[in-house]
Amino acid sequence: MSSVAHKYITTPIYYATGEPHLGHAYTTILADVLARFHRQDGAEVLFLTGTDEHGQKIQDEAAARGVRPIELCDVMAERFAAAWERLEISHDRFIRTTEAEHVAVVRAFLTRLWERDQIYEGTYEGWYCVSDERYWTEKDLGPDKTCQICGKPVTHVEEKNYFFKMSAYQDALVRHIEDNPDWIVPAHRRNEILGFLRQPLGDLSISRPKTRVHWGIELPFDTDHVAYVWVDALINYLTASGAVTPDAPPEGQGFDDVSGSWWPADLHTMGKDILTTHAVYWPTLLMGVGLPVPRQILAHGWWVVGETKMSKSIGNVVDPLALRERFGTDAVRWYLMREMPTGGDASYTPERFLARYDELANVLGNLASRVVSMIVKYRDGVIPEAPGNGLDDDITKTLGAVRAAMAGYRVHDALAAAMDLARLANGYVEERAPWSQAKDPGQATELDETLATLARALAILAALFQPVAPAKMADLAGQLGLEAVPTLEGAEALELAGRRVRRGGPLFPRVELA
RNA sequence: GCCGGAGUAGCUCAGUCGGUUAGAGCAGCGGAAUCAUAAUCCGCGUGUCGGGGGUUCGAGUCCCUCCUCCGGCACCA
Repeated sequence: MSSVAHKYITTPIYYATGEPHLGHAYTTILADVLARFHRQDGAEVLFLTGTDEHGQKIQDEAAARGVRPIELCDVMAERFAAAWERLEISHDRFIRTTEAEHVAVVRAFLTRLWERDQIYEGTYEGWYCVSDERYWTEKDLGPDKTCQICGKPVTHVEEKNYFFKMSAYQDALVRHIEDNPDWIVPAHRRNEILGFLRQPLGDLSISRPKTRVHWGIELPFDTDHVAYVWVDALINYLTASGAVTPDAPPEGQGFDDVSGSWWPADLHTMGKDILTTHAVYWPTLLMGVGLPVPRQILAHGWWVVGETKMSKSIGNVVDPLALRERFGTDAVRWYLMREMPTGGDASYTPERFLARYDELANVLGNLASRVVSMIVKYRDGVIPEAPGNGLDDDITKTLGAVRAAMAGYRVHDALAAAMDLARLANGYVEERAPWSQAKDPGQATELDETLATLARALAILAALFQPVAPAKMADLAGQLGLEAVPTLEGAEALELAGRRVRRGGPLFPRVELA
């Protein structure tokens, strides 16, 4: 018991121009479920999220709104924080890249790279749209070389940039990926990255001239340039880990010894669109300063809403997050986690949402309702003292299946396995027929066993569903006479006999649709 | 174009190293029960396992080919 497992889990930090949307929410809920699961399984967790606040787009957006960049960032960071509160996100730290601590770590990181001769001065070549003040890559442009936004011709420009010698780490990165088959999850994403790395890897531009972008972190070795936002942004994971102490003398800053910090991260979660950044830029940058790379990287897919059909019963809700108002946050979290195979894509339809909600209400919600009700009706609301009789093997198998699925980041499978236990418990109710046992005084012992077994199963279920449905499971725990949702280990060892249950409202009430 | 993935019951999907009659949930039909949110439980599937060819005693599971859909191919935060 002395060595408590530690888990450091991150979401990307979100760019502070747009409003929080389903894409942000999915990543964040996924990371939250993983973080909560590990806490449930006894680990000490650092769960990080935050906002990415530098760069040209924010500079431009602030200018367009007539405010200072930091004012825009303050507003947007608050919006993200508020959104995560509504979605029951349990992050331990919300980082902002404009924080003094982060700025200092980025500068220390860049200084370290510079002193290790990992950076050189070069020329960035690209296509620039004067009207939109932004760069395009070759593939973004049509054959006629026009801007994708305004359609005007772009011009080929060159500007002084600093480059990180990323190409030097190509072989080391490929070797790392080959030696660690589970480093990038899911496997098909890993293959894509390996395929990508079959091409020669170029060096990475890590700066922008202040003449164009002033809203960023100045390079320590050239104050006419700021750090390219990606380099700035990725380092947030290191900042929050506490590994680097910028104020210390160079040899004591933490780059040579991360012990005592949360680094390396156990898991970076992200959408598939920014996998390359996390699986190539970030690890090579870390190699450049001599730090260990993150332990695992999980890229998930997208929600497709294009096939959404009109639904009379539920309304033409295009965004699942809007369903929160009628069905509750936990139900939306459940749907998003249960419906999308982790790492794949899924399409949202109101019909599928309703089917998943019914599963939650009928299988789990109704189980809780009938068990609590029977304890009230047959035993005056006190959970009887009796040895477990049945479901023990099922509980053991379920815990194993859930842990295995979670370890492989198959959250949908883990939730399916947990729901299967609720199905088995419903079957157990029918098999034991406690209403019959209650009519026969000679079966009092059997009835005690039935009710005690079911109460125990509910406690386990509360522990298993807590990561995805934290508020509802807290409610369920309260109905079982518990002060809080037990951990997985705690639920198994829990003494329930003598506790007074309390009938509450339905956990997942039927929603009357207009 | 190059590389990779997928195509299994009406719907969503599972099917480990190839091995006896291909599975689950939902929907549908029939029945039971009444503790419960009319929720629950039991029973019911003649599926060309995308098409074709091949290897094998035996293939959804390996090889070839064709069809369809999808993903990746760097500075997009």
